[in-house]
Amino acid sequence: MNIPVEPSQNPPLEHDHKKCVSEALDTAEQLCVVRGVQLTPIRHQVLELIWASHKAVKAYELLDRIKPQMDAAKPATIYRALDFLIEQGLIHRVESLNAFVGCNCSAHQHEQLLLICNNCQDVEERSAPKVMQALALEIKQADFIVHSKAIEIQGVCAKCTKTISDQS
Amino acid sequence: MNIPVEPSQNPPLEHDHKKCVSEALDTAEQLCVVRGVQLTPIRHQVLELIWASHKAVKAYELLDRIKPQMDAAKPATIYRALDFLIEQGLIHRVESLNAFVGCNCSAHQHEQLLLICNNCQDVEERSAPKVMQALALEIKQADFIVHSKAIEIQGVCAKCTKTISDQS
DNA sequence: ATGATGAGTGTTATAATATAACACTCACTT
DNA sequence: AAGTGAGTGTTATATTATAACACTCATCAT
Repeated sequence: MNIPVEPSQNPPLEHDHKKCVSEALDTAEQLCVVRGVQLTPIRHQVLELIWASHKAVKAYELLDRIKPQMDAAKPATIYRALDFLIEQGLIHRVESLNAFVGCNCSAHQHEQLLLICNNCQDVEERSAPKVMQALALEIKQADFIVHSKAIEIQGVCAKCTKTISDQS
Repeated sequence: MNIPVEPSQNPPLEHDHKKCVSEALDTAEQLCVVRGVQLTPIRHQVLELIWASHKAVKAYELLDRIKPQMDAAKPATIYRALDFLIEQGLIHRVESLNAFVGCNCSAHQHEQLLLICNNCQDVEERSAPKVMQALALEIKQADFIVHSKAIEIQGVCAKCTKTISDQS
């Protein structure tokens, strides 16, 4: 009666990704109901495709992936869905990659730090309260009014470092 | 014998922008000599164009602006110069705008926080040591190896806030 | 019921951003 | 004098994103 072991390619090592996805989609659905906005089939599908992994996905990759199910899909189809999902805080736009990744923090404060692995492409969200605190102070000192924040760190994640060093 | 008053459009309110530019270019020249790399005429010109303001400039804007002096300029001309300038830490790429801005911190630590004004488009660099410290700690806790950082805050700068409220 | 409205989508076209690939020059080396 | 590497010229093309306009359909006021 066990869920079969996943091929377990890249997504985080020991995590139940199905749960990950279903939780994200459930939360998204609930949030949209509460907010009185529509998570239409297209938007839902795009969100699901983004959550297929923890990697940042490009808009045109999404387009390719959605085409089998939606032959009519065009760039605007994707970009509109992405705009909606970003507005609702359901995904992050990864500015330094021109790509998109699922967001776990939609319900809470949406602004997080992104750790982007250049090896496996996984993006980890971290709320990093200390950083945000220091940042808020710095911004206040500059008399600056914030609209949005992008804090993106590129490098190599812990898993990849381990994997690489294990190979030697 | 005074320097004539500048039209003073947008660039920061009370600052001597000529000095700003000449210092930046001097520093760049010196750094390139020290490092044994070539700040060729094209690269110098692009750097100068970027320093024409404190706004983030798009690659194709640079292309348009360099054409009067360099009819042969093509996208590659600009992108190559930009690549060089970024490698040398002489400019920042502003990820959230796909644009470029002069960097004052080339000689020191290059990683800074960028405050991007959506009203006047000026970009302010801040070293924000407290933020960087907290960030370093957070990254260490995540066992992440950093290659590069982008910390970009969009909003309205102090000057614009003041100007706008003065109008009321 | 009727038609006005607005959100969402379909569709075509095009704008804006960025890179690949190959040829050429020129200074410097061997 | 040939070999090398950095920088540039040039053409073509890939990638990312938006504009503009038409259509559908549910909702709502008349």
